[in-house]
Amino acid sequence: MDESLFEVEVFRREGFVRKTCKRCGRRFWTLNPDQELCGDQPCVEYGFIGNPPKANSFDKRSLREAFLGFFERNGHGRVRRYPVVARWREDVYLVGASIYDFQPWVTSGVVPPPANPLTISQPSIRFTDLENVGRTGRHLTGFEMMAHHAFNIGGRRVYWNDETVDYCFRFYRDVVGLNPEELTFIEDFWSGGGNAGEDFEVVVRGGEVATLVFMHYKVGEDGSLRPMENMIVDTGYGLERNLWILQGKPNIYETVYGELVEKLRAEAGVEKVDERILLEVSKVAGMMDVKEEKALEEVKSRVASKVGLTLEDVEKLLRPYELIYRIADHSYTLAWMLGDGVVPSNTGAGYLARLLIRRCLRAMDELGLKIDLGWIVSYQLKELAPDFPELLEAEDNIVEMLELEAKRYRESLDRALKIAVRIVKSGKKSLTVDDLIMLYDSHGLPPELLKDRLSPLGVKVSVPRNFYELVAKIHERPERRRVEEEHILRKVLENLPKTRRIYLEDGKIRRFKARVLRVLGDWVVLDGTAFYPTSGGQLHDTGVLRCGGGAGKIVDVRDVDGVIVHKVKGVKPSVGEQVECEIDWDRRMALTRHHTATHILMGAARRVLGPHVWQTGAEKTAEKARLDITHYKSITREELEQIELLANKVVVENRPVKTFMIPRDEAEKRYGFRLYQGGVYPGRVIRVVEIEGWDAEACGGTHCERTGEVGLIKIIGVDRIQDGVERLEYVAGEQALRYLQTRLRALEEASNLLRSPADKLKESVTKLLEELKAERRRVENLRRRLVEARISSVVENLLEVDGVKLAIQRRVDEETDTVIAEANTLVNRFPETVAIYFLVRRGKARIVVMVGDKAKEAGLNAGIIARRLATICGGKAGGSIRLGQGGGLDASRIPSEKEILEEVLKTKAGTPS
RNA sequence: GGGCCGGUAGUUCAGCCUGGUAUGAAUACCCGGUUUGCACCCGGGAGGUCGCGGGUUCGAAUCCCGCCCGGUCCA
Repeated sequence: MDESLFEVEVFRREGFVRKTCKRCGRRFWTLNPDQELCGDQPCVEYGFIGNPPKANSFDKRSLREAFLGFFERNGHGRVRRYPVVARWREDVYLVGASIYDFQPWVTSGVVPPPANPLTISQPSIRFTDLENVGRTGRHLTGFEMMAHHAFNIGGRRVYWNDETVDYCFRFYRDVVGLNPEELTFIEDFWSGGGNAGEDFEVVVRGGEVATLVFMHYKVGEDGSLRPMENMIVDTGYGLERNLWILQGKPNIYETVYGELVEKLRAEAGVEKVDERILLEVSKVAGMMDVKEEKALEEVKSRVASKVGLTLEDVEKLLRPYELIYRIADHSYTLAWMLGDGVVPSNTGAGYLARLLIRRCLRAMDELGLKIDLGWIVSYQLKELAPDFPELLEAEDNIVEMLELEAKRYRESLDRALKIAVRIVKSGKKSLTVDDLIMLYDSHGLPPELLKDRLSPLGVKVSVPRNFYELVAKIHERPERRRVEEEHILRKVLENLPKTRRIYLEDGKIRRFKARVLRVLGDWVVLDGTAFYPTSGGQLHDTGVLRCGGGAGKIVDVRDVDGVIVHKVKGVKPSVGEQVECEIDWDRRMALTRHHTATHILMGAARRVLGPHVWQTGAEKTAEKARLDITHYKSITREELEQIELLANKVVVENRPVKTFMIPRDEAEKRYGFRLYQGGVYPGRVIRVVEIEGWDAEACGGTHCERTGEVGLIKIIGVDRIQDGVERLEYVAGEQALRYLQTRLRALEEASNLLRSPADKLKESVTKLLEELKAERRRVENLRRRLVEARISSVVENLLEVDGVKLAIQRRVDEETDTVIAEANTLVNRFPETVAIYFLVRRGKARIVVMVGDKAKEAGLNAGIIARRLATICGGKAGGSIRLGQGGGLDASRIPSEKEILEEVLKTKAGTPS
């Protein structure tokens, strides 16, 4: 740790003194020489509640504008907010802070920042404090993080610790209008996301208003710190929290969602709580986490006695408020997530949305709120609309999504409750912990809710305190790891320059010359290539490589950090050699058509289904292509046909497909974040593929020059691969034609077989199936009559011993089912009968033994008889007391009636088989 | 991406652990009886590729493996 970073110029200039907190021992800087404590939680109580510092007055909008404006005037470029869905990252789903916007491309130096230094107010989402929301008074899942960043990268120095703290100081003194004596700067160390650095926590009257981080270490796997060349200023000023502290309201929810809270309170018929209680609870509740359940209770009882109430009274008063605060917070976060294109799902970011939705619905149920969640989220969207109008685009879809989610939630609850009731009805007085875990983990029924629903039925449900820990324990498992070929390749290809991509310069080049830079096993690197490497969902080209030694086949092409490697089978070139390569053009054209078709379909899907549709994945092979899109319900036949029709219309219109390089920020300004459908696309200058008037995406793939070249687009399948994600499969061009040909041929063959024209096939098959059913019934009737006819002759030939009648039959080529039916009828009619049938077929035999009820009482067991008789004949059998059966008997070894009789009588005595 | 639960009659499910006829249950449906009529009630009837594909076995709804579909919890 570099302590000198804390001694900044502004402290010297303004006369700050450095002190040590008497409670936590941390160092801090202040203008007040008498200050003993650091001023942060938990060393002091909130001092601003009901007693805000003297300052200019702000609302959310004016404070945001004041912040951005101040830094803009001080040489910072103002950067538009990024989406809350981190589509450019693979390690996280959501943006949790402004710095997320610039990781990893900017912070690692690959891509220059959009401005440097810059200022931004980034909507952020964090799930880490989910349980605390509504209870502690200060935690939110969704908030705006205002920030100023400076990237000291690649030898360029923008600014560092002195300037950072100075800006912060001047912002609060000159813009916010605080007395500088209110400001305390606490020395701290911050670490996260593989980076670390010294930081200041800036505190005003016990509330944290800003964090100023000087990021300049890399954190090793063992936790060791290595200094980085890049030095990044990462700051965070929570907009809502600043507002709260400046206004001195009881808690952050009343500050930000005051109007909505009041609406919900009135709607739910919750009594207004004495503001004094809220104030008192908030002052101390901020000092702890909900995880310390007991501590929080203590706080509440202290407050209770202060205002002359019992702990139960206070709990009862505050509970509805907790729920209302939770709904206000979660609905705000949902507005951002859904507005930015998240569709609720059972996996991924969609699951996080569903989690919030269900927590809201549960809170609403407990409150007895009768309004729709859709209305609340819609309210939040409209509140945000003046500053972020784009969020309103998909409002109708969002409301519909939420309706569907609510329906789904109730359905799955009902399902789970039914299971719970069944368990109880099966004789249990109470549910075991295992039952509770099963009901929650497999059926989504939280135990608290179960308790509420079952207690009226007189069933007691005791939930262990560590319930969710128990659930978590079940999910524990060792991490699996995989070794990728690419990692090995990456090592081997170090220190090679990035490969020149000829296919980007001219998409029509099929043949080219190049120099060999490196050969490693099958892998060959050239100084430039027209071969397209697998990327952006488009498969690689194949082709031939000719060199002095002959010709090799290029079977795989990959992009490893900008170096393109070719896998060559057969003759390999030598390093330094000049080679000639040729691309398999049919394959390339098929890939190209499929790629352009994908962009056309993307545009069509969004127009037919709605603006909430985003691409979540795609794959283009030479044979077919597929596109995964977000959508909250199954795509109907009609919608599918409409998408197909619209896509083919665009093909026929023969629109130009323009491919060009453009600076990232300019592209974003022109097309918005819709650009990033295909996922990550690094670089300051990006390649945009625009189908005129239809679709524009950042894309590195190969494309047709006009839509007409795509030819026919035929959707061949649609799948719901997970909740909220639909997969379209389709073929284009020649592949589309081939697909239709094989399909039509199959149809033709079927229609030939049935001697029915193709358009009448459905009727023919329906008729055929009906006839088949009727035939089956007829056979069944015949069988029944056959049995009747047979039984009378069997009855005439019964052997009788000791009151037990024995029927022994030998049948050739008969079905087991028929014989069992016959035997069954026989013993039902004559319960003292034992029926033994041998079914002979091609020298082998099966045996069926059926014992009537009376014979059963006499001690006879069909299973045992069958087994013994089968064993004698070299077969195997078994069964129940009533029915025994088996097979594998040698037909020539079937014993005589007399011998069978003896065997049967042996079993009667209880002789072990 | 991983864990767990489920898929049997139109519907809700039992049967699966411990393999041996699905005489499956309830409900809805059809016919008849009862009734002025309806509901109830009584009698009868029809309704099943046991999700799909392999394997083990004399024999698989049942055991094993793979897949598909739905649900759910977690990253």
